[in-house]
Amino acid sequence: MGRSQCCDKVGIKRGPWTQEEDTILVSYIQKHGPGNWRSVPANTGLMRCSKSCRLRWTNYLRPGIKRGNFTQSEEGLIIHLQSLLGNKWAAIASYLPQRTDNDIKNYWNTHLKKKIEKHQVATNGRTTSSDSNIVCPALVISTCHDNIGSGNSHHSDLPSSDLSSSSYASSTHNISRLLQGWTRCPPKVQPTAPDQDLTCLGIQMKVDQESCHPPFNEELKQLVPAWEEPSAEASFYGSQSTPACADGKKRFDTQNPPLAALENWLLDEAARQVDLSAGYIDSISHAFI
DNA sequence: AATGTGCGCAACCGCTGCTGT
DNA sequence: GACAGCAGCGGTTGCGCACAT
Repeated sequence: MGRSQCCDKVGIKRGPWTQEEDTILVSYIQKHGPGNWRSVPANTGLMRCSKSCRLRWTNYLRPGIKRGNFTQSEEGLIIHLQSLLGNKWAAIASYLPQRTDNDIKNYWNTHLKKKIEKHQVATNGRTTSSDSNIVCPALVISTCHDNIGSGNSHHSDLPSSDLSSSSYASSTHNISRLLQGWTRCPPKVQPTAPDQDLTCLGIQMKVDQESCHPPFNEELKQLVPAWEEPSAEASFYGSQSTPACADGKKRFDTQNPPLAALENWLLDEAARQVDLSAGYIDSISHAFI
C-alpha cells in the first residue's frame, strides 16, 4: 500500500481537458469500451495518466450523465442514503445512476451539509437523536416529497440543459451526444420535468426487481409519483459504480448493508414519514429553505 | 466600473481493496 | 502467503464564475 499512482511522469498533462482530448478519449472508448485504463494513454497518445482518463470518462463523458440542478427528490434520496451509508458516494451514486459520485459528493459538500447543519441548529433541543451526524432522513424525503409539484423549488427553476458557463469544461455535456447511436442500449430521451425525474432509481432497481425484490417497483411507484419503468440502458449506464454492474464485480463489501435490506429500510422509513402531519413537516421544512 | 467574496465544480491526490502472478 | 499492478473511492484543491459592495 501507499504506492504512488500519481501522474508524476514527465510529459503528463494536467488541468482541464480540451475538446480534442475528449474526442480522442470518446472515440477510443467507442471502439474498445471503458476499462483497461492503463492502455488508454498508450494507445491514444493522450498525455494523460490512466486515472485522469478514467475520471474524465466516468465523471463527464460517460453517456447518460444528468447535469444541472438536483431535484428535491434526488436531494432527499441523497440525504437519506448518506445517513445510512455515510460518505460512500459511489454507493449512493448507484441509486442515482445518472449522477456521478463526484457530483453527489460536491453537491453534498456545497449544499446539503450546510442545509443539514442549519436544520440541526434550528432543531437543536428538539431532536432526540444522540448522533449529530444523523438527520432524520426520511423526514427530509417527506419534506422534499411534500414539495414535489409545488413549483417553488429553487432547484427546478432551470432546466438541466441550461448551463450558462461558456467554458469548455462546463459545456462538454454535449460530448455525450457524440456517443448517441453507438451504445448497445441508447438512452431514451424523455423530456421530463426536473422534479419528476426519478428514472434513475428505476435503473438500479431493475437489478433487484429481477433478483430479489419483485414488489419494489410497486412500492416505489407509490412513494414516487413520477415513477417510470426502468429503461434498458441500465446495463450500460449503471456501470460507473453500480453494485451489481455489468462487470460482475462486487461493489458492496461487508461494511455496507445488503441492498435489499437497505431498500426496505428506505421504503419503510419513507412510508412512515409520509404519514407525518403536514403541520409538523411544514414546521421543519422551512429550515431547509 | 472596479474590487472583494463566496460558490460550484472539474480535476487531482493519496489511499484502499481486488486480482493476478 | 507475499508481492505488485491496477481500478476505484473519498477527500481536497484550485480555478472560474456570479454576485455583492
